[in-house]
Parts: sequence; C-alpha cells; structure tokens
Amino acid sequence: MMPSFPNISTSKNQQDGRKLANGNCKNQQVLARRQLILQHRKSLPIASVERRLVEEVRKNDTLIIVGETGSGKTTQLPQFLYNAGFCHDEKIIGVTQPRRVAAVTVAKRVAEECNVELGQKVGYSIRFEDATSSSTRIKYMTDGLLLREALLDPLLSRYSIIIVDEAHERTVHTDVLLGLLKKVQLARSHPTTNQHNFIKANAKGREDEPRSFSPLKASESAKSTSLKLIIMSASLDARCFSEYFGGAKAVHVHGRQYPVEVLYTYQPEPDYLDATLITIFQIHLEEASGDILAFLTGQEEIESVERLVHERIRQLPDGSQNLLTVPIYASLPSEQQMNAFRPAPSGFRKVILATNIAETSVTIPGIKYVIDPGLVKARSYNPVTGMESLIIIPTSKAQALQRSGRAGREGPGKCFRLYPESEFSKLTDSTVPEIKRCNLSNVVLQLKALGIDDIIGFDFMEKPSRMAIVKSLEQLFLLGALSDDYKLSSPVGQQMARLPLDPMYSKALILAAEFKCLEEMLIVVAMLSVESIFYFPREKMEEARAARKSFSSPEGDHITLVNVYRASAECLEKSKTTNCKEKTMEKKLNKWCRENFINYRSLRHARDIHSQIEGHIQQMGFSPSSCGDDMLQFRRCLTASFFLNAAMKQPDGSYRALSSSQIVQVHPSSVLFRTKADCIIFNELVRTNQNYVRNVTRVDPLWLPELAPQYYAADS
DNA sequence: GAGCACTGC
Repeated sequence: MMPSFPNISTSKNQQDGRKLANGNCKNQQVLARRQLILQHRKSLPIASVERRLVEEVRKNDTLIIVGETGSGKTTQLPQFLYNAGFCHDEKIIGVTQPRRVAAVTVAKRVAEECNVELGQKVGYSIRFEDATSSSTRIKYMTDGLLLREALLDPLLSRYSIIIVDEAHERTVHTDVLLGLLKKVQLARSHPTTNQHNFIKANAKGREDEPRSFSPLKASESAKSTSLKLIIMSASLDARCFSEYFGGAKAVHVHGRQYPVEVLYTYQPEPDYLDATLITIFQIHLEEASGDILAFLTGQEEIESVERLVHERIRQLPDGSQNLLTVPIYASLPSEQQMNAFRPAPSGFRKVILATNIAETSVTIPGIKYVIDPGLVKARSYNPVTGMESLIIIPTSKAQALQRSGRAGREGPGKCFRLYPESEFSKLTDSTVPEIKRCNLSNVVLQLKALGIDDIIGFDFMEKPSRMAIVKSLEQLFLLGALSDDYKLSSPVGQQMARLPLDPMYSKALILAAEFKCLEEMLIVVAMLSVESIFYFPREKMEEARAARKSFSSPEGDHITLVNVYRASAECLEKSKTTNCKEKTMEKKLNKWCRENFINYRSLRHARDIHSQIEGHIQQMGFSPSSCGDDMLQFRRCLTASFFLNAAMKQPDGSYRALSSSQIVQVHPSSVLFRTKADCIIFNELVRTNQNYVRNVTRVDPLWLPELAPQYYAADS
C-alpha cells in the first residue's frame, strides 16, 4: 500500500523553506522539522512495541507480522533492527515491496527520518533505478528485483534479514520469493547438508556467468550467518504464512484507523451501475460533507457513470449541484490522474470514480464515503489454450475490507456495499493468488536458473495446477531453453534466464543474433513488452488513424512498431543536435507523441527496456547487427521465434491457431485487419467478445517446417 | 471494426 504521511507534508515544508531567505530561520525550520519527525515516529502504534519486536526477531528465524494500516511497520521496523545491531559485518536489511513507487517513497522517508542522504545508509533499488551504495544497510526494493538478484547470488548472502512486505497481496513475485527464501534460509542454517546440493546445482547452471561465484566461497560466508525472515501482511489471517513457514510465530501490531460503518443493501442489486449512481446522490443529498470514492471495474464503466452523474446533477435544484466527478484509472495520463488528489473547490463535494488503482496503488486523501459494488475485473489465463481474458468477478472479503478501509484514513467514515450482508459471507476470504492464474513460463525458467529442477515438487505456498506447470515446461522445451532431461540448457536456456523478458522474447533475441537482425528484434521485444503504444481517443479517431498510417508496414504490426520506435529516436536525435537539455528533449518527445497519437508513457517504458536489454546482450557478447531493408530476413526471424503462435487463414476469413486449433480473428487494431494474409504469426491471444490475436505479421507458411522443424516437421 | 483491472524484472 502506498504510504501516506499526513502529519508532515514534504512539499509544504519545502515551500516554506524557500520563502525564508534568512539562514538562521532556515536552521530553525530544519530543527522544527526534525522535531516533527521525531514526534511522528514516537506516535506510531509500532513505537510502543519496539523492544518486543526486536526480541522476537532475535528469538525466531522467521516471524510473521500482521500490521494494520497505519501501524508504521514498513518505515520503523527496519530502523529498529538496524539500531539493534542486525547490520554488523556489513550485512544488509532488505525490504521488498510489490510496487516501485512504494519502494522509492518509503526509502526517501526513512532516509529523512534517519537524517541521511538517500542512497547512503538507506537506499532503494528498482528496475532502471539504483539508489544504493556500498554503505547502504537498509535497502528497499521491489520483490521482482530481489528475485533477479538471487540469480547472481542464490544464497542472498549480503542480507542478514529480509522483510517481505505486503505479502498478503500474493503477487507472482512474492509467492516465488517466499518459496525461494524458505529454501535459502534452510541452506544457510545447515551449511554442510542442505546447502551443498543447492549451491552445486546453481553453480553448475551458471557456468557462463562472468560474475560467477565460487560455491565454496558462498558456503563459507553463509556459514557464519543464518537468514532472518520477516513476512509482513495486512490480512488478518496470518495462519497460511505461519503454516507455510513451519508454524512460525505471528505477532500483531495495531494500526491507526478510524471506525468505518459498513452498510449493506436489503436486496441484491440487479444493476450495479444504477445502484452506484443512486448511492452517490443519496450520500450527496443526505450525508455530511466529505468526498466519495466509488470502485468500478474499468474505464468504460467509469466514463458511463461519469456521464450519468453529470446528467443527474443538472436535474438537481441549484443549491445541490455542488458535486464534482473525477475519474482515475491506470491508463489515464498522469496529469489527469493528479486531478483526483486536488481538493474540491470550497463548497463542493468530490466523487472519485476509480478502478482497483485506488485500492492499493494510490491513496487519495479526504475520503469519507466508499461505494463498493463488490466487483472487480481480473485477469484469467487458460494454460491449455494459452488464452488470456479479463473477467468481472466478485471481490474477496479481504478486498472488500481493503476498500472500506479507504473511508477511515482521516476520520470516521461510511462504506456502502451494494449487496446484502448474506452475500458478504459467501465471498472467498482472499483473492486467488496470481500464480494460480498466469502463464508460468517465466517463473519456471527462473526457478530452473536457480538450480531448482523439480518444479512440480517445488514447495510453493500455493501450488499452481499441474497442467499449468507442464504446459510451461513444454513451451520452454520447445524454445530450446530446456534440454532433453528438462534441465536448463547451455547456452540457450542460461542466456534466456538472464534476460528480464518473456521467455519467447528472449529466444527471439538469441535467434536474431543468428539472423543478423538483432537491432530490429531488440526494438520489437521492447515495444511488445509494454502496454499499447498507440492511443486512440474517441473524439479524434480519424486523426489518430491517419497518424498511425504513416508508420504502417504492409507486412504487419511488428515492422510498424519498429517504424514508430525509429521515428521517435529520430525526433530525439534532432533535439540532441540542437543541444537541448534532457528535460527539453523529453518535452519534445512528449509533444511528438501527442502529435502522432502515441502513448508517451508506454514509449518511455519501451525505451527504458530497450537500453536495459541492450546492456544485457552486449554483456552476453552478442554482436550488433541490422538487416537493413531486408525485411524478409526479419520476418523469417519472427517466424523462427514465434512459431508457437502461428495461424492459418480459413475459407471464411477467420484464422485457426496451429498450436491449439482455436478459431481466432485478427484484432481490428492490427494493420493486417483487412489484409487477410494466408499465414500469420502473432504475439497475443486475448478473449473479449471473440478470440482475438494482436501484433500480427504475415509470413510464408513454408517457413514454419523449415525454421521450426522441431514443431512442424511431422505436419508438412 | 474493438476496447484494456493492477503490478513487476
């Protein structure tokens, strides 16, 4: 959860600081601020149990901490442990977070509380950004990044303590990390027995590593210290974590949350959007002042409720029209997202129409009323067909609690659940962990690279279905990442595991080095790794279409993406030659994106991925190559890489996916939507109203048996 | 002629 520090607002203090020219006053300001911070720290619920917590960590190798919202566990516990001497011998306390922003903001906050420069004693590390140094002792990071670190140092020997925060969210990364940490802890506590096998397997699998470690050295250094694990969760049920860690002790830390009155409907609501609308106005007309937060499932619902609210406001008497709507969802440009955080003009009530983003990712101040229709849009994945879809399902009890909690951050609040109380008891306790509803290829590849060969026997906290694991193993085998005995292959499997990409994309890069089109493929995998690059606002559909046409390639979407990337790079090059500062260059790129209906955030992300992967493949010794204008060569490489995603045209114009025999359509957003090529490869299979394939390129069907004989030879 | 909750390396 995104922490908020209401008592002391950084920006306000900085502003005050700027106003004061006098240095003496400035010093007083600094002193006053330090005093405030100290007071704030002392007032946190966790402060009163510092000694007890430190004692429990000393006594137990694994500790579960159930900390309610506002307990201060994330910022304070690492400081307690540091002060208690857990960083001797240059050891580090690592704290993982599921989200990047949380890692950054908490690290900044703790650095300030410790009165140190960020990146020194207190730092953070997230993808594309490392604010740590050799003196860092308290390190905040994303859980995915710690998993990557484990590939280089499987015993995580630099850490004396690892704190896994927000474990109740059960992201894939958290779940894999918990399984790994359990193994690492065992290996570090019994260096002579368990550790040996574990290390050996790892060392063997990573012979090509330039930074390869010596197994002996690792075991020697690990012998001296065991690894302390602290699992922090906000869910009231610590049992599952405790059981998983062999009956680990769980302690409870109180939070600071105001009471929230929960109200239910008498009857189930047949139309939850209408019910939401009615509830908004019921609150607006009958309840005391305070902003409203309504949870909806997606952009479309938010836009439609927003329209309906506006219509109804106009029908109200003049004195009651003081209601303002603010939408917030992830794909909304950040400038517009900021509107949700601005206070409503005086005399107005604000109603925020939000997706799940407001459940954990952002904390909006001033919320007194929450409307919860009890539904959420969730990703589901079918391992047999490889089909992804988004479905609307009921929330879990934990999610409902999380949502209602949003009304009690600053004072007592009310939550209106738009279903009867009897329905609440029927909800599942917690959300199905992500690991049970996603493609596991990446997880399996990483575990293999960590020397864990028996994936089906791996001690997951909650085991994914056997089918899902088998399908991933099969896919990795077909990509050449696994050898005949299902061990990580050398060098292909090892190289693939090093790249932070979907395994199919990693393989594409390795092949592109052979096909001499590495430059083009690097652009394509970076662009395919981000959310959609093109932006189609409803009101400017024609202009957007024209803009995209200027990048279009008749061969398909992959080359179109290369064209977009190169055009954007050209725009940046131009501003570079005119000696622009970095900020100005970004502004120019932003402007270019708006003119060309490109999503700036996505392109920025793609550029970051591009440069990160470029670094990796240089380190791995691949020489740069470009196919120039020879796009045939590039399409052949696409075929060799994505042969598992090939489809043939049917007489009726639909397509049949060759691996699963499903009938699919080319998505209307594809440049090949009208072309109807005989044979295509694609990168995404999504079910909405129909089965759609997206990111499509036309290929020659004869290339399939030629370039992927391991899969197609028998058919041809 | 469609539509995409949210994260992450």
